[in-house]
Formats: sequence, C-alpha cells, structure tokens
Amino acid sequence: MADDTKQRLIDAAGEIFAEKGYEAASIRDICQRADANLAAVNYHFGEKRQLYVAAVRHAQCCRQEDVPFPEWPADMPAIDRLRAFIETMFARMLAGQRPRWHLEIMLRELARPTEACAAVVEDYIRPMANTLRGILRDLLPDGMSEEQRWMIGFSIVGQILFYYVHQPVIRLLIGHAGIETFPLDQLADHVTRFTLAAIGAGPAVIRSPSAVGSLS
Amino acid sequence: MADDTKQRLIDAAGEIFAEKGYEAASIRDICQRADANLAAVNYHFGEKRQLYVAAVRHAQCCRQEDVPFPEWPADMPAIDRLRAFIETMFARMLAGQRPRWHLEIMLRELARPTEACAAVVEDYIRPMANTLRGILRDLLPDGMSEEQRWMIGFSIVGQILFYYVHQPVIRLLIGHAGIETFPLDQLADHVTRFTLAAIGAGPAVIRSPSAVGSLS
DNA sequence: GATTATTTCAAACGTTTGTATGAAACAATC
DNA sequence: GATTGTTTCATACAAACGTTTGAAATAATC
Repeated sequence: MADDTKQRLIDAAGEIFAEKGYEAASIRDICQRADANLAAVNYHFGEKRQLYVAAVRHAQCCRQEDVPFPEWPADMPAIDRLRAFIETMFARMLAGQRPRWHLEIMLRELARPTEACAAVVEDYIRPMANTLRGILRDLLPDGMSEEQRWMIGFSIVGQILFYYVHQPVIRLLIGHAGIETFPLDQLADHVTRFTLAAIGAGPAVIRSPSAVGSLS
Repeated sequence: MADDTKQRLIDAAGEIFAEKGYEAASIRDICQRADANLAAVNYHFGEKRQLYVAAVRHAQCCRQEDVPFPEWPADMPAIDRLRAFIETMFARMLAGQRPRWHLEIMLRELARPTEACAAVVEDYIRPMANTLRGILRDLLPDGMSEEQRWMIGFSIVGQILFYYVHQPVIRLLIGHAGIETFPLDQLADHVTRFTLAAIGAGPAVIRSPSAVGSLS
C-alpha cells in the first residue's frame, strides 16, 4: 500500500507534468488524480522537484527496456536495420501505445532541459544514438568524417521527431485530418527511402514505385 | 511615454516568457525588467494572458518582414532556391541576430500551442511553407501526390529545426564544443545536399564525389 | 492656468501555491 | 495485545501569485 501510493503519485504527476509543464502542474491536482492526500508528495518525495525527477526517471526506466532495438540477427543487412530503426522509432513516437506521458515528459526534458536531462540523454538517448551510429557505420563509406556521420544521424532523427514535436503545426497546415493523413508505415517508409537515397544507398524518393526496385 | 511603457513591457515579457514559459514567468519579474510598475500590465493589457498574446504577436510581426525570402530572380533554378531557402532558415534559427526571444516564443507556441498558435501558423509559417512548396513543385516530378510533397517538405524542415530545438541534446551527445562543431554554412550545405540527393536532384551525401555517378 | 484625460504608483486584495505539522490510522514485530 | 514504525489525513502557514483600487503624477486640451 505504501509503494502503491508512491507509484500512483508518480503516474499522476507524470501525466500532469507532461501535459502542462512543471510550473503549471500543482501538487493539489496531482494528489487528487492520484487519490492521495495533499501531504503525500512531501512525505514520499520531500518536495515537488523531486517528484518531477522521479517521474522523468520512471519514464526513462520504463522506456529503457525498449531501447535495445528488436534483436536483429548479426547478418542483417545495414539497410534493413536502418529501416527497422526508423520504423521502431516512429512506432514509439506515434503509436497509441502505453502511457503517452513517458515520451512526452522526456521530450519536454530534452527540448528544455532541467537537472534530469543529462540522465535521460545518457541512459535513453545515447544508446539509441549508438545503435543508429552502428548502422550508419556499416552503411557509409569508411573514410567519412565523424561530423558528417553525426549530421546524417541528425538528419534522420530530425525527420522523425518533427512529426511528433510539431504535430499541432502539421494539423494546422494541412488541415482536415492532420497527421492522420499519413499512416505510420507510410511515414516510416518515406523517411527510410528519403534517407537511403540521400546517402546513395537507394533510389531517389520520386513518384512511381516502379523506380524503387531492389531495396529490401 | 505611454506606448513606450507598453513596448518595454512587451519586450521584457517576451524575453521572460520565451525563457521560462508562460506559467513560470511572473508579472512582477516582467515589470521589474521593464522598469514599470506592477499594475502596468493590467492597465495596458488587462491581464497576463493578453500580454503574452501581445508578445507573440509582436514577435511574429517583427519576423514577418523576414518571411518573403530574399527576392530571387524568376529564372533562378529551383535547386538554387532550395539551397537559399535552407540557408536562410538556418541563419534565422542559429545566427546570433536580433532578439532571440522572437523565435523562441514562436517555437514554443508551435510545439505547445495556445490561442496564439493559429495566428503564428497562418501569418508566419504558412508563407514559409508556401515558399518551400513552390520550390518543391518545380523540383519534383509533376505526378507526385500531395501527401508526398508534404512529407518531403517536412523532411527538410525537420532536419533544420532539429538543430535548434534539440541543441541541448546535441551538446550532451557530442560533448565539448557542442553545436559549434558545425559551422552554419556546413549545416546548410549538408541539409541541402542530403535533400537534393534524396529527391534525385543531386549526388548522394557521401564522402568521395567519385561514387556519385549519373543521378542528376 | 484651469480642466480634463491619461498614465503611474504604492498598497492591498483574495487565491493559490508549495510546504510543514501533529494527530489519527494502519502495519509489523515482539 | 501492547509497542513500534510507517503511512495517511485534515489542517495550517507563509510566500507568491494575478489582479484591483484610489490617489498621485503627468500630459493634453481648452
């Protein structure tokens, strides 16, 4: 029952922090949603800030088990691994899945860092970055400079994140159905082909699928 | 003197809103930075929210004159216009230029919209989107679907925005010099080449130009 | 220069905020 | 079953918040 309240607090706090941001989230709101007493936060966490940190840490722990991307066989071609990487990342961002606030609160942290940011980067982002860099190492010519590899990685991740971070803009820009216009696998497919073409590992992203040819 | 205070309030508010977000910014802080009396906000704007809206609107007005991208000659090739578009956008995001909060507060609004978001999109974002779409219309084959053109546009903008929005992550990831590792023109060059290659209008982004071959 | 209208100011208002307290309820241990 | 440690609860507190007020100060109008 003890840890139970604590966990309920973290969950409620996570939702509200992710939704409204740190300052706008009040301890009273959080406790109410957690069915806990007002004093519970200070009893279990000492202060509001620590509850926030705990929420971020929890989200990051939960999502960490995702991080070792779907075990792909050692002999899987780099191109397919890139495709799988992009698909997985998209699925995690946009799929309806488990608590939405897990991602939300971490992305908030990454865009506007507090004390918890470094930990998120090291434990959650860095492994993903390493996975991607591993793929790119196989995919790109050896002589390529470190900076250039980073930039290509950023180009990939930037494309993916855009659809999450700027969903509201997309909705306003293309109107009606908004982002639902783009089925998830279509997005993943686009980014994959866009990227592969950019690095010379696939045909250009132009109209007819006829031009696609021998990818997978 | 009257409008003067009002303007000082907007400027001070813009800085603080952009830095700390709406809730965390207190009227007292704002008035202090603006050298104005505490009651000035309510006198000139009625309430805090309206001051925020005024700040966003002001930022958007100031930046709007930027929007008609550097007049390029009618006969300028689409490829060069794309390059210019990307360079300009990068320069606006990352260059040391005028009040940083202008962009900051608008991006905040775009990522986490309030009532002012729609206006920003219509007056600031939409024209940029149209410019880009014009370029892409010339650059891409005619038969390409509407959705696909949007996705390509998003792939471009996503790459650029990434360097601004996730600067803190980049800094943590690649350590030391952080984003300063990448000179501005190098970033613009990378995104341009990456994009052109992706859509089959340029050689792949790989080290040796030898592998490029007959794409364009 | 008297009379307006506009703008500033210090002070106060009522809320809401995060936090603290001490008693009650509960669980565990002996 | 008494004792101890843990967790909940209602309540209180001081501080900070956005907002209001009414009187000064300033500017504008005649």
